[in-house]
Amino acid sequence: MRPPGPQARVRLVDVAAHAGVSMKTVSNVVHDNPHVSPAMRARVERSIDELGYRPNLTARRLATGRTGMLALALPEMDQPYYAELARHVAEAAPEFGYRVLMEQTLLSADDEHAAIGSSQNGVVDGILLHPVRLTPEEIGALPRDLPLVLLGESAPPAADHVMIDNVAAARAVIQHLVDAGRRRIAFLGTVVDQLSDATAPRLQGYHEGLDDLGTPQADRCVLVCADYSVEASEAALSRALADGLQIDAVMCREDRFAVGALRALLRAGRRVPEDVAVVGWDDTEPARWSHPQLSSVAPDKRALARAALRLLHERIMGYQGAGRHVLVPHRLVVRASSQPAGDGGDAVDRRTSSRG
Amino acid sequence: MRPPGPQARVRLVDVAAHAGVSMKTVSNVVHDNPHVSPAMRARVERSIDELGYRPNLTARRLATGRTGMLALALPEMDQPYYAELARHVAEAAPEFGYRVLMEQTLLSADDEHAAIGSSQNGVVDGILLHPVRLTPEEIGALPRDLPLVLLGESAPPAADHVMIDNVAAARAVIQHLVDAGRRRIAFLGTVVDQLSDATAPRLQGYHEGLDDLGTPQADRCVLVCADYSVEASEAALSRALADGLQIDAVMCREDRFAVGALRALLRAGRRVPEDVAVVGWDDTEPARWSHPQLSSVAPDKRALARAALRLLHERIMGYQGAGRHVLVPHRLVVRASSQPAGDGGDAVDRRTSSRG
DNA sequence: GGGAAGTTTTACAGCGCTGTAGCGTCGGCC
DNA sequence: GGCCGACGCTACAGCGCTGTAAAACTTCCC
Repeated sequence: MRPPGPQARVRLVDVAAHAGVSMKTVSNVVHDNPHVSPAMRARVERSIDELGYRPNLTARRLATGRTGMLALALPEMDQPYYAELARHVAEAAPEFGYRVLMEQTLLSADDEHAAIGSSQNGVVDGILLHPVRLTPEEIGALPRDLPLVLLGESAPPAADHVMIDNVAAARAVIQHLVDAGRRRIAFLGTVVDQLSDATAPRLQGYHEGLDDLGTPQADRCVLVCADYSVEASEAALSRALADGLQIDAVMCREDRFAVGALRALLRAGRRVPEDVAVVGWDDTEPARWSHPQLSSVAPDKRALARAALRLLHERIMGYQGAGRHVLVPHRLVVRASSQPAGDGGDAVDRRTSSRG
Repeated sequence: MRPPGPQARVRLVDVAAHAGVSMKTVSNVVHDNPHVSPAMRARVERSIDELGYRPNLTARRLATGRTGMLALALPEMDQPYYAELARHVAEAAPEFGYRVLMEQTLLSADDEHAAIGSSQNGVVDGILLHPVRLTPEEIGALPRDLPLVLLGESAPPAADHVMIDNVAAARAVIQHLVDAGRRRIAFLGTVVDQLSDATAPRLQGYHEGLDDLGTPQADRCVLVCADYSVEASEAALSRALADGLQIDAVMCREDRFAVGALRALLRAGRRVPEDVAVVGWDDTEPARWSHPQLSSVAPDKRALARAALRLLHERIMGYQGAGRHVLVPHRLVVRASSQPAGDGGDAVDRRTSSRG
């Protein structure tokens, strides 16, 4: 099977002939360029309408060298956090004049590598990548021939990069839990074996927050999940509880882990939040579906998307300077899962934003 | 700010000069075309490597008229069902030789309209659209100058179209609930005011299923949600329960409504599944996070994505025939939320697939 | 040794658009 | 009145690749 030949479309030259002007004048009208008299503009516009002309974007691209497209490379587009991020990027991109090409890296270093490498050549003007496997060193070492902006925690100093202040956010979680009377707070995360993992700064904030409060090491507890699933999280906490772990709060590396924690606690007969408070991370919509509704660290995803687009746009427009590292605001959304006992009611926003 | 000029890249002609052959021969080597002697192939490949040549996709597109890209137009990419669908499309598209451009229609008829209209001109080879606002009539009346395949329930006969057999699936839900001893089954859906809404066939299946069983109209109950949110669903069922509605099962138009139903039932003091069974629709991952875990109608999303891609690919390759309407398999995944009392344990798959 | 038949390679004209250079024309100003 | 600059528009050469037609080269056979 071969594709059929391109059906005869109306071209710029056809409009020009119909209006009795040069191609360039038509082009100027299409682009609202100056130096076109109103009369001429009207005449050309009429021809455009009559002929139903629509510019061929590919040809324009070849001529200008710009594609007006961006690649958005995310690990898994069906994970709520990434899906929400994608939505914000898709919504904001048109404002910067771009369309979004989706790329899925599926938690694979090779795919992340490929997303940066210009297999893209001539397809997109720039790349938005959220790496989870490549380390900052690896990213820094890669030849980059397209503007690149990184999302998440893994970024070499030389690259543009947008994230929230994870350490501050984690400390705010600790503060909130302690304010609510919690004393034995566990951290539920992943093995911190890769610099690219967001667990590290969050765990750091956990420790710093507890340090400030003078909490002894004995009252701390870091639990490790085998992977990023609800099941792994449930298993990790269940095992710890069965082993006699005594806690009155769990702070989780992400919402999915918090969901797993809720399950483990339910199964172990602990009440949430009366016996144990639970706080998640990312404030994804499905986490609000849980019962009790989940408290969570909420990155300003809209701001994240816009900041990343702005940085990328500037690069595409020729900015050649040093890597910029932008912190976008976040807040801690307190819901039922970490409410002090007897303090029911709706969500309370404790804003703890930061800027960089 | 203006973009910098294109940095000097290696072009086909450069490789040709370096290898001392014609451009076309280089092109043939790049494309693995026949009629190139092994010696010549080796020589050209060496030049390609030495120069680091990478073809310019835009130029190729202009020359061939094909872009190798598809638009995937979905209402909201952060809704779990659409996010999961997007993931499957993104994963399968490369096998058909396409990349995926994301388009978000945000529940707006205008945006759906725009997705079909070729503002796209020259950007994509075809369009995958899941309409929720445009009616089949409206879609049928639209001028289509690009191959189009529709997902979901809203499709005119003339267009290619992929979905599951909603009526059969709904009947299977009824059968399952009745088998589990349920007698008063409510349907939780939306106002059926638009043909484009998926509620209609599901509601039809609900009635047909109950008709077969001779269930009197008095034992049926159709609840209407104001919009697609968990809150609207919770409110609708809560109100009905407060008004004295007596039911032992709820079948929901989608998982979000089922989550809302779980909340309403919990709030009203009804146990799930002991007092009331709940079944959702779409089998999205977050629904498996609920407690109790949600039974749900699971469309084979992978098959859905592949079937749609296949139809679209055939259109792009020149198929001109009548609209094809493909039914992909689905199954009912039974989990705790609709388990017969005392019948705990893991999920059981009741397969009820259909083909068309 | 001369063609026929087939294979390999080349030359070049597009694909549809934009950027640049340049040509008239007009008005303003010394 | 003549010159200059600004304006409005045109002509045309690319952008980098592919498809076609034809040339060049082999091979094979009589």
